[in-house]
Amino acid sequence: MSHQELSEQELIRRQSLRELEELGIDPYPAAEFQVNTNSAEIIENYNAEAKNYQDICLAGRIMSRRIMGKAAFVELQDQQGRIQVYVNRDEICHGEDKTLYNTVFKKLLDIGDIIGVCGDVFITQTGETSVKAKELKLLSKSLRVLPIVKEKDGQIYDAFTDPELRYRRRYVDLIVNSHVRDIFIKRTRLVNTMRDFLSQRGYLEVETPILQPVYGGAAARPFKTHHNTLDQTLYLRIANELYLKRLIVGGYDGVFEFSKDFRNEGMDRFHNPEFTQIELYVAYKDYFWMMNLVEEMVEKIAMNLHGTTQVQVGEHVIDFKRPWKRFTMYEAIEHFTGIDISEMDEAQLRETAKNLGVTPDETMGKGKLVDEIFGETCEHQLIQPTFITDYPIEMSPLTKKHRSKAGLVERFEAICNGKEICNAYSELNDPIDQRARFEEQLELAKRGDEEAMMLDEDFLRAIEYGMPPTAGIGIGIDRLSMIMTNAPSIQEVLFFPQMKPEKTDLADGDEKFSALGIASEWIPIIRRAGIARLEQLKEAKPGKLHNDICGINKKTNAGLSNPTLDDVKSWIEKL
RNA sequence: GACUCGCUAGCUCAGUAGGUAGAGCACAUGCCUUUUAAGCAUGGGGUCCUGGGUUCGAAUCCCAGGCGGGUCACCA
Repeated sequence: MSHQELSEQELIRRQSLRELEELGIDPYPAAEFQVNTNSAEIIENYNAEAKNYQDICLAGRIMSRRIMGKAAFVELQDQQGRIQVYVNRDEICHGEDKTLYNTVFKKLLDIGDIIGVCGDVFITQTGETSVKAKELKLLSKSLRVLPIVKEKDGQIYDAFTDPELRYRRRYVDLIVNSHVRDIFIKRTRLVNTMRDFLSQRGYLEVETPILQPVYGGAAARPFKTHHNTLDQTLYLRIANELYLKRLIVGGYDGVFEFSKDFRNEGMDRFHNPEFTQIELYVAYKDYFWMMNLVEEMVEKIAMNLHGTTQVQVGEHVIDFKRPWKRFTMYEAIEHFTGIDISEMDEAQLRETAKNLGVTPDETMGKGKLVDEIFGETCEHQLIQPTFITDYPIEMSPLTKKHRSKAGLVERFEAICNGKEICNAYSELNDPIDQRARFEEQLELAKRGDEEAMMLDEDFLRAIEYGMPPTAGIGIGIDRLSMIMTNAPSIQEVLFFPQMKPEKTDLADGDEKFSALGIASEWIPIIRRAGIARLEQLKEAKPGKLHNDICGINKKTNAGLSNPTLDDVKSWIEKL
């Protein structure tokens, strides 16, 4: 990057960097800086009478500075929080030489720099627990200016809120917005709670392929890639269901995987092209058993994250306390519309759908119609966690037929805050039925359904060897994280949500301009005229460019002697 | 993909019938004290997203584009 593109403040920081080096201070020292406490620990445990926390060391980033002559206050931020550091000239400079305070600390350090501090904890006159610095060491010089977010009495000033900047520069978001750091800590705690919960029950955490020759386990469009050596098309997995079931065939009684899945579909505040699910399969169980498990597990997550089963989500308080409400899909529809559709034929369903505001198209079969009616009339009204059970068979090609109700399968979803948070079923283990269901999917694909499932011959072979009756579930980690952290969008619970690439506008180096016979002192001026790359120069009108750069020379008092118009033309002609 | 809103200093944001571009914080210089979104004084800092058009003149009006946000459609 050319220095011409740096802001004034960035130039000043680079200058400070040079001055530090001239003073013999390494702005990026290699040696370990030994820390023996942190901000939160001090604030929680310091006791003025006990005089504890003397001669402590901690490290962190400077978040604000208040300099008053020979004394100064610095807010230091470490992973745990912030603590004030009192820096007094004569406390950190023991001899006559006050350079460390007057020059290094006051002039050459900035907000954003990472420092290590050793000293004693005390309480200031205004009652704030602080560290009196006896030693101060620069650990990393920051060359970019952080957004300055200030806070007083819970009121936040100049908050760093622009979503584009926050997502593209998540590191800045994390530095400046402690509540954002907290969201991701909660997310990890959520995952760890699940992992512990399932591991303690003896289920095995496993890993299965992300690159799959045949994708399956869900209705979705995949990402496609290619393996050179095999000269073979591979897909990024859209689900890991079929591999985990193979492991159940292989004899494990319970397997689960936290899996990054990829779906080549739209993006919005509930969808990212890559997302995380946990899938769990347990042999000899059915979907009723699985409902009890998920209830218990999610209740425990709420307790671990919030200390209560009640969680504020938007304007609602959601209570995850067991037991959750249970409805069959037909019951839910009847509950919210007063209409019993359980005995209707396709024509009646179509008519009912129209009356309820669904616009059915001709391709929709009975199952799809029921699903649409449910989505339109029920789903968004289900705020408290609710199980919806017994789905139409058409929508569920991997699910066992209902033990007693024709046309339905043994499947449930848990709906919470109007959105599905998990999807589970008694797994289909009848290989003959499974083959027939795949063949129905192939028919759908022929009719143009891009989300229809592929026929996975090896998976069929596996269950032909015999798979025990099995209960399976998938839980969207991102969606559940949104609920558990009261996040309004999936981007808020992903460190690096997918975004269009940032415009880079890569500038060409000085040497490329020099090669055209342009004197080095004119290169920055040409850049300033908006020409960063040779291709831009190529398209520039010589008259205008000549005019522009002479103007800039004059305006900035650069004092250069102007090139002639012919000079400018000759640069452009060489391209 | 459709509709809609936004893009101005490092950050948060004002602004103008179209006429030299503003504030606060941050930055620089100075004063000063165990201070509290510190204070006072002075100063520097901007291709007002990009490109085209209208105009004597565009950051402002018009058109196109880029990138984001929101809503809707598909989907977890």
